[in-house]
Amino acid sequence: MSQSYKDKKVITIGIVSELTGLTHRQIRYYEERNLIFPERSKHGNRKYSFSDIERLMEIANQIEDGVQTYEIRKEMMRREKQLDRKEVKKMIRGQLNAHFKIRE
Amino acid sequence: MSQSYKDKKVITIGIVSELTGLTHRQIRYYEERNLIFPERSKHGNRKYSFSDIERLMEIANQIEDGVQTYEIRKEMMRREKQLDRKEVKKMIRGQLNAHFKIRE
DNA sequence: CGTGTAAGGAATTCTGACACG
DNA sequence: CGTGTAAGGAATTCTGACACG
Repeated sequence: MSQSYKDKKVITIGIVSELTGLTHRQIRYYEERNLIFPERSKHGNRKYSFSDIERLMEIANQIEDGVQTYEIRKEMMRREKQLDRKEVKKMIRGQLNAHFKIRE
Repeated sequence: MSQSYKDKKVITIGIVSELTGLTHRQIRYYEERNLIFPERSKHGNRKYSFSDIERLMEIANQIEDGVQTYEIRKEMMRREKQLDRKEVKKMIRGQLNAHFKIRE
């Protein structure tokens, strides 16, 4: 759970651009393609997390390899489903444990 | 070493202000008093880390308690010296270990 | 499809200073 | 001492669009 920092959306697009080497245009486009989801400030300024930055660099690599944004998105969703399944398993396991503990 | 995120200076003063509840004026003043050391972008915009934010909140608490910036700074340096001593001890220990390992 | 760019506007940040106390 | 504020300027970010391919 050191996610507190990694997932907190606090970085402006200018700094993200510096850190990733991508242009503002590219970063916004990947958002338009639903590959990344920044938060917004009151005024509407985008705010990114370190996780977002890592994801952007992965996206950039795939784009360079000729992968289309649609494919990247599909792969992303596939992976998320995998994670979901793991979460479900974890929960079930937790509930079973709780069950047996009570029984003991 | 999960410091990579915590210590990376990537947050603008506006977001720091939101996160800490301090005004820009206060944040800049604490810098003027050498309590905090943001980096700068090319244009000169301040960039803070999550560590800086935590430190700012500690500073704010002390100011509220009537502690003067000078005192806060003094305390800060005292603590740093302590850390330095620990580092020295660690290094000596490490060298001793290396020494005995070689002897073995 | 992915990215560059000029366009115009609105919010951000900066510095140095006066003010109060 | 610590903080508010008005001042003026410079860089940041935003959106929608045209362009190339």
